[in-house]
Amino acid sequence: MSGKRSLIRSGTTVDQMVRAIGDRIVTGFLRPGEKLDEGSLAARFEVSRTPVREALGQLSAIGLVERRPNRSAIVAVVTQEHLASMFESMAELEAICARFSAERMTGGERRSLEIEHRTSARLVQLGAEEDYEYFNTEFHTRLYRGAHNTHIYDLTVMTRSRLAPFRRAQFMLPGRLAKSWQEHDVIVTAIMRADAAAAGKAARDHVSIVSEASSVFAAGTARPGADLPGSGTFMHDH
Amino acid sequence: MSGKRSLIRSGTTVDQMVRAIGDRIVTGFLRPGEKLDEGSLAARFEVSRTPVREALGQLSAIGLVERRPNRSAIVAVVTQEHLASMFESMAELEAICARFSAERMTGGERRSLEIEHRTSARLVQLGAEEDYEYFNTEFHTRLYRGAHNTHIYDLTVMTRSRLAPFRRAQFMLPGRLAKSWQEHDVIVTAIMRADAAAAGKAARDHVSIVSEASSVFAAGTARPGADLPGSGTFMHDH
DNA sequence: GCTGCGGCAAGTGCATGCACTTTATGCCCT
DNA sequence: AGGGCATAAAGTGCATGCACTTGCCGCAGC
Repeated sequence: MSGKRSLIRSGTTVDQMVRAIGDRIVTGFLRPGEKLDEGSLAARFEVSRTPVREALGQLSAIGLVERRPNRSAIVAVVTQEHLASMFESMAELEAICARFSAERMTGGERRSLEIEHRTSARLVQLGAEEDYEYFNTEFHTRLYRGAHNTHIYDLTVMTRSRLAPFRRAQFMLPGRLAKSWQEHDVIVTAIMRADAAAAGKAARDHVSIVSEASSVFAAGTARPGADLPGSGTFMHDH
Repeated sequence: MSGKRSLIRSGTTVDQMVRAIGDRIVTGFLRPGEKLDEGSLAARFEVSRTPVREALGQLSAIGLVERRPNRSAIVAVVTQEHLASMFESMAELEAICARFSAERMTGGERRSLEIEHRTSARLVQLGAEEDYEYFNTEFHTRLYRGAHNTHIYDLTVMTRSRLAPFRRAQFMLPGRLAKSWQEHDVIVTAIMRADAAAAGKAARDHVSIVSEASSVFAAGTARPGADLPGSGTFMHDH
């Protein structure tokens, strides 16, 4: 193939492949069960099969794709049961983060959490789903960071990314936006009071509700949303 | 060291490499910071560099090794802070498992948990550290399974394997064996009563104590235990 | 028409080769 | 003797090649 190195920023080719494919999975552009042919992907991204192979291996190590010997890799297909277990785990993880955040956030962290939260109130009034989604992600990330525990952070972000495809449409449901904000409000209030137990419970309830909202459209074998632009920042950095 | 090909069962060459190298890391045979030279490993296991490379990539994806472009991979070095965060996470994860177990274990699961637990009392009297260690692992695994949540199970097992090198010597401390058993006893009792809150608290406390016991010998930059035979079953199956 | 089977195309698994980057070595100069 | 600087050695990153496995398609047999 031609000698020139393609494209823009950052890292080794393998890393780029991991991000590229991982993003397409978590954004739902690649759908569960879809075959990931090494040759096609290699051609698609204009690299050889080797980095694609390594990327698929890494994605399989973190559970985003499934691989069986001598068979094409496929996007991980999550059963209804496994999906439920991930949502439940997410609720517990968020509860932990909220509890720790209530206990450990610095003054600055508390302040900016509250400010961001209040700012996002506007978006609810405007019904700006797209923008609210962004603030929502930001909000939760603040909770994860506020726990001041890097390992919990990693577990939580990882679990969130695996759930991402199944949450995409959650704000479509009418009134969900305002409800989400109010649930956030309970969490924020508890954190400002440094009431760990209340914060934990509020966070757990919040996720549980999201979970129910999502599972509505995740039928039989879970199938996530549509084809959004692949902008997701699928892996953490911290 | 030296020695032939691991040769034991199953899977592609890459899988074997992942297990071989992963085991050596979690058992502390390979020590944090140690260089993992692709060529040497390939020679050591009598394969080409390609599967070794893929294995290192996967191990880096799950955090057991660190990799920087154009530099040798090294066994992940955990800072004291990160180690603490993992122990804390472990405590929380075990608490969740214990809570869920108290609520969800089947009659059979409860029975065998209790029986195993009682059986292990003998080992305490005998001071059989090796054997108790085995039962201890078994005991905790039962808790993880009893939660009936595959994702939590995965997170917990994964976290445990990352902590494994740092727990190895915990039962060396005098009296630790009996104390461990009694802590287990509190957990079991709570589970038998289906008292979720009590079970969670007991499990959390149990891990916290182990954590303190371990951090004793994990000085400055954390350095794990010695060179035990590589018998660890580092990755789950479920 | 359906099932079983042989052969071919497609695709994976691993080894090897080579360019490029980093690290180690030696030499000169001060 | 000690600090650069060129050069060699070692090691990574990716592409390519080839053996082997799996899946597909058509055809014979029932």
